[in-house]
Amino acid sequence: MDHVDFITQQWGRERPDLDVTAMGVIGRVARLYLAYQREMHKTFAEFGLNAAKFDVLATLRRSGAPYTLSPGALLKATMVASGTMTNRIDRLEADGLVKREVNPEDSRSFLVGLTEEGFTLIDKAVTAHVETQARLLEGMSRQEVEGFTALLSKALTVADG
Amino acid sequence: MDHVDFITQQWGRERPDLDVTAMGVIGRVARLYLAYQREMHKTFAEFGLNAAKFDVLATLRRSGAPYTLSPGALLKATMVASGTMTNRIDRLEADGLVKREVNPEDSRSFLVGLTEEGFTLIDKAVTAHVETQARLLEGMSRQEVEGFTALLSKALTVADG
DNA sequence: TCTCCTTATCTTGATGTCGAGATAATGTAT
DNA sequence: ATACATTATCTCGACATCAAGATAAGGAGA
Repeated sequence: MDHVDFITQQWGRERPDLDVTAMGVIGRVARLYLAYQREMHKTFAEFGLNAAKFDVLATLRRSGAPYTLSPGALLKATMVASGTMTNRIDRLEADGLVKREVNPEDSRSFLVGLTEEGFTLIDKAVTAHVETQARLLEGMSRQEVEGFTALLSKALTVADG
Repeated sequence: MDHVDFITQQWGRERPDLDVTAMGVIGRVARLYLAYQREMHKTFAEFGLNAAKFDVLATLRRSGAPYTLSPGALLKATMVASGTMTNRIDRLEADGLVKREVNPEDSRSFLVGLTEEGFTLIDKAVTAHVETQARLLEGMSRQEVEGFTALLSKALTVADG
């Protein structure tokens, strides 16, 4: 009897006409996501980062050398609004972790690149991050992880196209 | 090859020293959560609500008659900071969906209660909400849903205590 | 009753996000 | 070339959230 069970049970009493099967699944996905977020935020904070900053730095890092992307490319990769990305770049630039560089091919645009400091930081942070993630799945067997991945993929196909 | 695969593959190329197994799982949980949120928000918006307002109204509704809870009880149920709850109650009160009532047993506190309008609205909204949720799981068999729930519960136990 | 600790809620300032509109450069068709 | 639509980014205002401190009432003990 976890918290999601408690909620669906309350609905069962108050609104017996509703089928709350899906609510049980989606509620658990939500709580799991929030639990993961909480723990991962702690790791980010150890490096002076938050999820937004980590997201941008990690996207640049895994894009490979020369570790530069346009704001538009970052927008697509991170799925945030344009004003949000402007703000994120501003803050990372103020931290000295990225810099805006001229884009020789299109002067409407520019390139956001990791500074040396940014590169060093994200490399350390991502190492710690994957360790945190591994810890969050400790206790699930290899088979369970595989089955979980398969079901998550299926659910994503249904919900996300 | 979905977007999560793309990301883990990029890391595999850039940082072959990292084990990104857990990232695949957690990344899918995150994307699934976001996909669910997107769709559910649309339903909320049809009733002039957002997730924050729905959350409070639904908590009051499923608590049963007389559909009142203290801000503190709402805090515990919704896991937000106290200032957040103050703000939510203020906005819902401005919308005429809840009202602050005196708490005869403790005058530090008061009770937040659904207005008639709030009750009517949340009853309609939650009906639509469970339909949306059911649609988000369409295409998963009963067995898959059961297996998914079991794995989500296990993952929650590991990550959330 | 007086003091002090605790509990319950609110206030304030900083941050992050979105969405719509503004600005500026590019591309295209005539 | 010139006009016009498109693309890329930024600006701005509205919100939601949190964390820390403020305010106010309850409760316990001397």
